Amino acid sequence: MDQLLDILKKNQLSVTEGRKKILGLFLNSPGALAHADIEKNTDASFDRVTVYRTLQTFVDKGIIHNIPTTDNSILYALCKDNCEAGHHHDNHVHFICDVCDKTICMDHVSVPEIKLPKGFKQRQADVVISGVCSDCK
Amino acid sequence: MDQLLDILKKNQLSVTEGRKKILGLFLNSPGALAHADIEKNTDASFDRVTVYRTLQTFVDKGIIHNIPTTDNSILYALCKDNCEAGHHHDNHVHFICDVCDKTICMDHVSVPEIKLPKGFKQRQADVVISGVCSDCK
DNA sequence: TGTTTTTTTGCAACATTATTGCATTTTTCT
DNA sequence: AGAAAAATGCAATAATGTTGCAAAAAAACA
Repeated sequence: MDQLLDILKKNQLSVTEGRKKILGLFLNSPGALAHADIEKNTDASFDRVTVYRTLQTFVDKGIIHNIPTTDNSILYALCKDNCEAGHHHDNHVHFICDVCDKTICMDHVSVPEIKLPKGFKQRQADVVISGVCSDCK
Repeated sequence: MDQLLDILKKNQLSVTEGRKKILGLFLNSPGALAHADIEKNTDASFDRVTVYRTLQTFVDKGIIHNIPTTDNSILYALCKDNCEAGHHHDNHVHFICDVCDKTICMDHVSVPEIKLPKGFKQRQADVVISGVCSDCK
């Protein structure tokens, strides 16, 4: 309940209806959300622009991060680790189901070490696995 | 030289100016290409629609694949392995440089085995690593 | 609590990116 | 070369993302 306010206040954000509602969606969603999901689940009670700006604010503050996708959609998910403003450091494994098309953030799966050629320096690693999820198998 | 024709013919595609030019770009490019890159490098000699359709055709045939990105751009790269039409099976590691913003397809880096929770079946794995590339370090 | 300051929101307009149908052109096959 | 098939360009349309500015809401302060 107050988790919402906690997160917003910790990040020095004004508490508004829009931010509460959108952050609530993330807290109650197991997977990642696309912009369209958010618009759908807020009953169009907010302007598109507000959604865009809210998401951007959350990313800036390190509350959510975006997930690489192969289509041209942008997916967002909560940062579970202690991301700081402007500096995300989670190495995520995401799973996209070919059947139901859901994206699931696999918190319990760790990203293995990857050996890069000389001269390359890794900051962040995102792994996107496609296949069939446990619900659709 | 005839590599172009080879690829097109092997995939039962008509040989047209557009396809030759676009495929040529991929063959001569070390990294991945965005739609915008292609339009830029073809001197607007083709309609935007043609570029879209050509890229889609190449993806369908398994000549190129698209790469997950965290912004809303779509990147394409040649399939090095023997992808078949409608069935890509390359496990790619891609590197996005924070400095020069280039995307590099790391053919020599293999994707490590990732253990998924029970019930999940992996088809493809994409790894996107961001950091600083060897040119910018 | 009421007032001022700061921040956020909504609207409108605009920009960019992607898609579809159809007539014309190009390519392929014989 | 001629017929059939496929690809292209154009126009219109849709979807998606951005910006400026005035109104509204939230925060700060007395």
